Amino acid sequence: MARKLSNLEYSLLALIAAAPASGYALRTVFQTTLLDIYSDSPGSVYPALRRLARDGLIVGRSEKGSRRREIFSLTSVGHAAVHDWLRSPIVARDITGANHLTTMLRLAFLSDVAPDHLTAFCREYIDALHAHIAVARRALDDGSKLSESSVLAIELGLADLQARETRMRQLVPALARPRAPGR
Amino acid sequence: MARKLSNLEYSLLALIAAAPASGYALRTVFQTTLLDIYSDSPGSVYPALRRLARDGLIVGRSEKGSRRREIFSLTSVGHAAVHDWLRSPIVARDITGANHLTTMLRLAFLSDVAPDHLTAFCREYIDALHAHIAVARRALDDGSKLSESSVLAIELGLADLQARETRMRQLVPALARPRAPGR
DNA sequence: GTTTACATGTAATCCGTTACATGATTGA
DNA sequence: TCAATCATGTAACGGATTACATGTAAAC
Repeated sequence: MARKLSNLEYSLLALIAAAPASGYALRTVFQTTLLDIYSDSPGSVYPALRRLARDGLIVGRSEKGSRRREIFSLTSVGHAAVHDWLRSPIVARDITGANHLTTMLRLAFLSDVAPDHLTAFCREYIDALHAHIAVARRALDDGSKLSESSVLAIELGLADLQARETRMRQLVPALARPRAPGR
Repeated sequence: MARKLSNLEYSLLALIAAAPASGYALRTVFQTTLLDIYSDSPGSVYPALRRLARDGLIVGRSEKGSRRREIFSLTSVGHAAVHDWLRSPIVARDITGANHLTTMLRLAFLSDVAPDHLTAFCREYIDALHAHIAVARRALDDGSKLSESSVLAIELGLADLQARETRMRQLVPALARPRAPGR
């Protein structure tokens, strides 16, 4: 039974699934791309890689090249873990906060690993969006006690959620349908 | 010199600034409101409150009522910390990921504690949005190697950022100006 | 030949989560 | 009286950050 992996570990697995890489190369991804949520420091990446190797999800092969370097690739167990992760159902909490970026990472790698699941993913995502939109609307509706700026904060969140749904429907033909009239 | 506080601690400070409260009451806020990012478990809230009390930011008074209960309120040092936090400049990383919700919390409490700073906050926020929008656009532009779903992920992020700017300009009259034509 | 980039590692610390634990009070 | 809610606490664990540490290869 596999232990639950951290977001960082799943991110590493997904990146390695796309292409085997060294710890250093993975760190530079966290430095230079939109995945800059995680620290690029060695203290986060290398221990995470060691854990994944310890649990048999990846294997490192020391490269006999100009430089000492260890290239990690997925084992079959690791492949299964990535696959399960990418196809796991989207729940409400995957939409906001720290989990949102992880969900976007899942989406980013979906067409590489499980392209057939894209439509299902998007449907679940939109359902989760609707759940959050309902919560935010409710917060606004009985919000006589809300300050001006907290209304603004909730409105920004709503605009964000609605924009994501609209754009997703635009870009995924299978989902296109007229939107309900805005608030 | 004050140590750097965690997002949870700042959240607690801001909530206490709005109204003195017990640990239990603060936990229910994390259970029942949009602030459900944090665990409602006692193991997170009570130690955080103890740290804040230890550092002189809050004081707890044991209430002699029907139930044993400790009500926390801000000290002058705590007030200053909240004030500084709410007015601290918004940097790029405050826009995305785990920090975004903290930034929205700052916004939510802004009109209670430092209403004069609202316009400046929104201006800085929009600047940070623009920085991120530029990064996302760049990622799309030299994105010949991007998969279909990763393009979708970046597009969703873009839609999100743009929607927040639009809504903020709508709701904050001082910021209203015509938007640049969309992509 | 000296700086910059590549490449990995570890130790200390902090903090959030989970789980366990206790007890009082209110309501049925 | 028995369950649910109120109210706080602690102990164990894992993991992310920071800082420190080391060494090689390429570039200038």
